[in-house]
Parts: sequence; structure tokens; C-alpha cells
Amino acid sequence: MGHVATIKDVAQRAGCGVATVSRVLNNTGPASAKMRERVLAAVDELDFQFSEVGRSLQSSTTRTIGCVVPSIENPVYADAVQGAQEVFLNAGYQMLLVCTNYNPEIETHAIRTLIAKQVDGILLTVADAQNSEGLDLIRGRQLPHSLLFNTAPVGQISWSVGDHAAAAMVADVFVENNHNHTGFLALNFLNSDRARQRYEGFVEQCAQNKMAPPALLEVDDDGLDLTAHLKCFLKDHPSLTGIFASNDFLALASIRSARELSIEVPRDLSIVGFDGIKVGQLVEPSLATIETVPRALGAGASQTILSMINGSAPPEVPLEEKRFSFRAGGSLMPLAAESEDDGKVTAFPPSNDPTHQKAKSNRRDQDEI
Amino acid sequence: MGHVATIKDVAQRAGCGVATVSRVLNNTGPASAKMRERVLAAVDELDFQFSEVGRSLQSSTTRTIGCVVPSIENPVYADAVQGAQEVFLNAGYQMLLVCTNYNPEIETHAIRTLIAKQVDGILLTVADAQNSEGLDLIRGRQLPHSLLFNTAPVGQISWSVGDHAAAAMVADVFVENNHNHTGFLALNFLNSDRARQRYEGFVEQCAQNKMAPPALLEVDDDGLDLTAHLKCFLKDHPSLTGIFASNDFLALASIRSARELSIEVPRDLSIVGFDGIKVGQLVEPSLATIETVPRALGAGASQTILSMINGSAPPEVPLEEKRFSFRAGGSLMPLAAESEDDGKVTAFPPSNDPTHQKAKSNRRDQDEI
DNA sequence: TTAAAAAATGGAAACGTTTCCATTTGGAGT
DNA sequence: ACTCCAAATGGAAACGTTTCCATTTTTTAA
Repeated sequence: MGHVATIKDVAQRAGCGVATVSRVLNNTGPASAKMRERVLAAVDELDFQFSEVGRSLQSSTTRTIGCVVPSIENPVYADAVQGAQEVFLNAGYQMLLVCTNYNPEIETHAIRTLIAKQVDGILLTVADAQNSEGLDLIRGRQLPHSLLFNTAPVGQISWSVGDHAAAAMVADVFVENNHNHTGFLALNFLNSDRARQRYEGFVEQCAQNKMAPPALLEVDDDGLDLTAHLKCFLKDHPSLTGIFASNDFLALASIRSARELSIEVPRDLSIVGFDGIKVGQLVEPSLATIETVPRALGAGASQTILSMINGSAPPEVPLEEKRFSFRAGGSLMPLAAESEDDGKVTAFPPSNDPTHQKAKSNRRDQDEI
Repeated sequence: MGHVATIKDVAQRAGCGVATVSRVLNNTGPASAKMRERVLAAVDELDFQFSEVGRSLQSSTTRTIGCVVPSIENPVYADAVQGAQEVFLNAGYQMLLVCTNYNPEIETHAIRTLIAKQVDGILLTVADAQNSEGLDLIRGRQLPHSLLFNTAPVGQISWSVGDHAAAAMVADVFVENNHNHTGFLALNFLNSDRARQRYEGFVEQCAQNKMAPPALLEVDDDGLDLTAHLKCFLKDHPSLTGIFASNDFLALASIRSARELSIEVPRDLSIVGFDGIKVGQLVEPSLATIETVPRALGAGASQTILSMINGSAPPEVPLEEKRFSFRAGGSLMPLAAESEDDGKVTAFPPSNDPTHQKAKSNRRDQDEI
């Protein structure tokens, strides 16, 4: 890597001062046609390009945005990050990406480094928005930023799904389909405040709907040993007819595990996912789920940050009903209505017993195309 | 954002010169205990943190790596990027990510900007490794870099899957299962040299195996109108019994479309995918596919770059057989052997006719757990 | 032709570091 | 008390820009 040309080299070659070169190249301030030409020629000959580092030092702006998310192996984050990246790129910003793997220490350290690198803003999904060292750092510096996916503390901007309300909607869907005994399947709560929000929303709305309190199955890794967990879970809760999985992968894995246990979905067990990943529509049965718009959230949050930087009007976070919706699918089937409808359901046929043939309404008209 | 402290502020507060502060904080050079303490106190009081911009200017190193990929909506790239990011982060580097959307202009522009930002290295998947303006730029500056997924031009390092050989393996699998009339399903070739490599490898090995030359179905978007395309395709090629989809999403979409056309997979049509995405094992039928190790490739390529930077020994690109393998799955079923085995197959029962009941070997023993 | 105004140009400071080198300080040995 | 040496310290230059301001050149008007 032989010496790479600086503005001084250009100036020398063009026989002028550096100020002139700067003016010509940035089109700031006057320059004679002859000078302009000589400078441009020199630039060409030397293959000169400004050093953004020098520029950043002088302008105290880096045209770089930090982005901190738990993981992009999860397509929800991947989509959001890509949406954000696109918005930033169009605005002339590049994006430093850090995946924290749900590890708060990495999160804090990454944010610290991003601040040191003088990013112009930070887009982030933290493990816990109520208690994030990194977030405090950012606030302390008054750095333009926006939360993404996190449910924001009061007074904070956040582009979130609306997990509480979305989960409540799932409870409503279950009750409409006569499922009163449900379960909630989650990856370990420690990971994220989103999972907790979903659980809370679901539990509360179940209560509201006079459904049985949902049983909780918390698994600690998304490996394929879900089958064993599921088996125990269903044994412990024989009256259970529907499971709300806190994300679509978990939902798909559940369907697979159920199949292995000779439990047919949705005949013996209905399953509803969360996120609305693309592949959910390709499989059989198709996945009933909460459809979200991660890309739009990512893009919106980015625009919020950009507007903070250039002082323009920030975009509004869309209303909740625009941020999620229920997507029907073959993994959820209505249960035959019980005799007593609004009271507490007392005796319930054990639906997860594969030998027990339930009234088999063949309705699959939901969203099958 | 009130004035953020610089090393000068610290020096002033500690009552010493900036050089001393630098020495103390970087543990480079001597400092008395008393001085050390005063500096540390000042740092604490002022909440001082070095500006990496200033550092970069002085050291002409940014501890930042550029990463350019087509898209992270594709989990293959997402995994690779995340693997890379992790390696970089552990080595103290952060990663600037650009998604090009398969657009060569964005690619070139992004690389130009990354160079201007003085990244210490670039990890990239280009649209066409044989002809990439951005790649030329990088080579011109002799910037540490590594290709990822691209099949490298001679003399170039690249962490690629080995698409040609992997696709050839699919041809072998098909022929072993008595599928001689196959099709190749691709997203538009213009997108990537990888798709072309796979097609070539498949075609060549089909010829090698004395199979019929594969029919090509090139679709231009991964929307859900694949059904119409597939219908035409199967009508045009009635003897076709197996399809090699150039990625797993396409494969899953094909299975879904087949289902819509009342073609049962694998009974009426076998399908093999490419990539080995996680969800392929969760669905029914499970997806026969080429399993790849994108995360490992991303990590390896990163280490290559790091070794170029610090002069250590670069890791070896693993042998092809370590980089991909065939994963059996329910979407592929052996065909009943034909009478003439090695000659060209002449008359073939139209397998895509759903009324035509083929010998139904129920073998699903492949990798079903 | 000359004066005044306008345009073009370059020098130098500033941005926040690190590091070289010269200077000062502190101790140990006499 | 003095010398000598090592340790500690600070000033200043350098990294690559932009921009202020002073200076030089050109143009315009009289």
C-alpha cells in the first residue's frame, strides 16, 4: 500500500493551496475555471479520494450510525436491520452493526465503543429498556437514537410491535375459536423484555376473556429437543387445546414436535405463532400467527434518528393496528363450542390424546391461498 | 450535547500535559503514582473517553471492517454476517455493513465509501467476482480483504461453498434415486455468479451421469406466483421427476405450489433445495437439500482478513467436503428403477400427473428424526 | 490610466490523538 | 552538598480535513 494521496499532494500537483483544492472538490467557494481543471486533473492522476477520517475530525460528524440488535439470525431483526440500513444508505450514512447475542455486557461495551467512534446516532434493541447501562450512556451524551422493538419507558421513542396488545389479540383469537385452555411457549424470558410483554399481554387478556390462566412452558434453547419438553407439558396440562408460541420458529418447531408425538395440528392441538415470518405461509399447515412489519419498523426508527440529526420533523410511530395483525392459518382450528359458554370451563376432553377423535370440522378456509 | 471532554480537558484538570494523560490511559510509558491517580480522577469526573476519530487520524487505523453482502434477508448471508461480526468484535473490530440488494452500482459506491472511511479490511460478496469495479478498487489499494461465497478468480482467496461441486452432488443424488429427468429452478441468474455456478455444475454432472439435460426454469421474483410458473414448466416437461431448486426458499415455495396443483411431494415430484436453512428440518416433508455452513464461512473469511492485518498465518479454507454435504429429507424419494439403466431413458411415465399412481415406496427413513 | 470593487487564492488554525524529544524532577551514591 | 542517572513530564509536530481571513489578482467603472 504505497502512500495514498492526500489533499496536500493534490494541491502540490495542481500548484495551488489546499484550500483551493477543498473548495473545488466540495464546490464550496469560488474557483477559476483554469484552477478547477488543474485540480481535477491532479485528482485524477493521483486517484485521490478524501479521507473521511480527516473530515470527521474537522466536522465532528462521521456519517455513520450504530445499530445494536440481539441477533440477525432471527429474520425479524434481519429484516429490520436491512430496512434501516437502506434508509441510512440513501441518506448518505453507513451503519456499524453489532449483534449482542442477548448479552448485556456485549451490549454495553458495544455502545461504549460506538460512542467513542462518534457515530451520529444509534438504533438499538436492548435486552431490557428499563434497565440498560448502554441506553443511559446514550442519553447522557444526548446522542440521537431510537429504540427498536423494545417497549419504551415513558417519554421515550420506540418503534415496537406492541407486544402486549398483539399478545392480547392472540388471546381473543383463541377465545373466539373456543380455545379456553391455552399454553404460552417462550424462550427464556431473561433474553428479552419483548417475551415478557407478550406473556403479560396474553395472560391479562385471557383473564379478561374468562379463559383459564395460560400454562407457561419456558424453554432455554431453540434446539430440537423441544419434543421432550412438549410431551411433559402436555401431560401436565391435559386440558390444553391451544399453544401460543412466542415466535414463529418456536411455533414451527412445536408443530414438528407434535407430529413426532403423533399429535396432529390443528386437529388435536392448535398453534399460533408470533412475528409472521415468510416461511410460515409456505408450510403445511400454514402458520396462524401475528404478522408484524419489522422492515417498516426498522425504516421508521432510522428516519426518526435522521430527523433528530438534521432537525426535520420526525415520522410518527404508526398506530398499533398498523404494526401488527392476526394472520389466520391452518395451524389454528376452531374447537366445537362447549355447552356453557361464558362460565369457567370445568371438564374438558383431553385434546392432546391422539386416540381421542374430536369433532372434525374441516374448515381450512382461513387464508389458504 | 454540551461540550464533550477531550484529552486536553483531562490534562488541564489533572494539571499535567496531554502526553502524560495519553501515557497513563494507554499504559504506554512511565508515570508516577500520584500523576496516575490525578489523571484517573479527572477522567472520572469528566466522564472522559478517547475519541476514536482522533486516534484513527493519528494511527491511520480505524479498527473497523467493511462488510458488503447482497442482503441479510437471506438467512445464509445473515448467518455468515453474524459469524463474521462475532469474530471481528472479539478481535476488537467493529463492522460496517452494507446490503447491496444485488445492485452492482450500490456495491461499487459502498466500497468506495468504505475505502474513504479507511476501514482496515473488507469482507464482501460481490455480484460477479470476475468483473467487479469495487473489487478492483480494493485490489488497487491493496486493502486486506476476502471474498465470501463468490467463487474466486484464480489466485484470489475466497470462502465459498463450492457451488459447482455441490450442485454436481445433487445430480449424483438424483441419479442414485433413479431420477433422470430433472429441472433446475433459479432466481434470475443476473443476480449472482453463485446461481450460475450451481447451474453449470448441475448440468455438467447430469451429462456425466448420462441423465437427460436438465430443464431450466428461471423465475424473476420470489413472490408467490410460482404456482403458475411451475404449472407451465411441468406441462412443458412432462417427463420431469425431480427439481433442484437453487435455494431452500425456492424449494419450499415449490413444494407449496405443487401442493396447490395437487402434485404430491415427493410421491409425484421430488425436490432438492440448496443452503440447508434451519426451517427445512421443521417442515413436512422435510427438505432434502445441500447443507452449507455459512456461519463458518463468514467466520473463516473474517479470520483471513484479520490475519492479513496483523501478519499472522491465515486459516486454510476447508476442503470442499467440509463446506457442504447432502442432507436427506422427505422431499426426495427414490423412483422405482427403470428397465434400462444406463442408456438414455426414452419413454417415461408422466410423473406430474396426479391421477397417475406411481409405485409408492413408503421409504421415509431418510433423516426423519 | 487609475481607483475601487469583486473574485480568486493561500496561509494558518483547529479538530483529538500519539509520540518524539528535550527538559525537569527526584534519588542514589559519593 | 554535589554529581550523575534514571524516571517523569510537557511541548510540539504530525495525521487530513475545512474554514476563516488576509492577501493577491482580475474585472469593472470612472
